[in-house]
Amino acid sequence: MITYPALLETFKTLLKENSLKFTRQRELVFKTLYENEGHFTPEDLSGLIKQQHPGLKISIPTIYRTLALLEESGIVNSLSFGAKGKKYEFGLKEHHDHLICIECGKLIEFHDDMIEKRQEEIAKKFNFKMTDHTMNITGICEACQKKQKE
Amino acid sequence: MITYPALLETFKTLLKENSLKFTRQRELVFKTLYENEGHFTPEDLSGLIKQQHPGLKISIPTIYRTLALLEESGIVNSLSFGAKGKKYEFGLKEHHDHLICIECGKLIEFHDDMIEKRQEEIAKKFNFKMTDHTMNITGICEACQKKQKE
DNA sequence: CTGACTGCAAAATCTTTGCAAAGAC
DNA sequence: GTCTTTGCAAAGATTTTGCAGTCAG
Repeated sequence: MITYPALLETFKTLLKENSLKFTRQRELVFKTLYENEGHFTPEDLSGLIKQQHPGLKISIPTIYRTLALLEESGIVNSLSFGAKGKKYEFGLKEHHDHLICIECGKLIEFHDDMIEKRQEEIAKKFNFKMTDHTMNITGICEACQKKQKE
Repeated sequence: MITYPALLETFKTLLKENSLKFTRQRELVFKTLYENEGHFTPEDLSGLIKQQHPGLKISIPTIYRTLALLEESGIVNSLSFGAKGKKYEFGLKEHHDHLICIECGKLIEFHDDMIEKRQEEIAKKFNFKMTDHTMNITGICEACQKKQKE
């Protein structure tokens, strides 16, 4: 995994290239997504930031705006399924797909080279310039299956 | 493909099993999804129904309620991506995945047996009871790539 | 300095709910 | 008849926007 300072430089460069400014708020969102493993709604992120950086504050609109920016730049991925709203995760790590439990909302990540390859082939077949791909398997996780039996 | 009357019976049986009633509105949503190839938001469906059945009417809340019911029963699938809201499609046909153009929103369906099989293996590996799986490849379609070059 | 960014409050969406009237069985 | 469903309007929830003040470069 790339180090945080290196990633931050990437982010700064990206901003500079687009005449955008590197602000405390943008760094906060970036950093929080980097430091916290998982998938978060804008609301979640707001809570996390308040909790982990009690001194600093950041408004909900700014979180939305920053996430949109980060998503466009390919730094974060968004994921939407049954539940309301979208969830975001830090995206500059190895590509992976998701198993989503429809009972408890748990997300499990996995990676499968065969599927990755096949996706590329399919995009090529349709003359599609692939920018991203997501595979979500929804179902009931082991824990929730046990609960149902009780 | 199964005939419409047969599918309708399936739907009626499902309703009966849950002490739910077969209403004109429920049939309208069901029929409209069956007859129209594609992916629709609740709003889209409302428009389609108005257009294709000018005499009958159905309110937006009822469409939402019916879609939730149909989705739970596995009769329709929902799909959410970048754009706002969810889109629904008739689900009782061969499983397929999607290529989604992020420029124009076009959806292309495809089916790939190798990927299907692999998904089952992965679910099994994680002791996941799979209820559904979706694969979305996002990117830029052939037409939009040409537009960009102009 | 200058132009971009933020926070606030307000608006725009999208989705759900309460309830009286209508409809299915 | 009884119990569910519908439509309406209203409430909720989520996301976006306008704008004045603030901040980065």
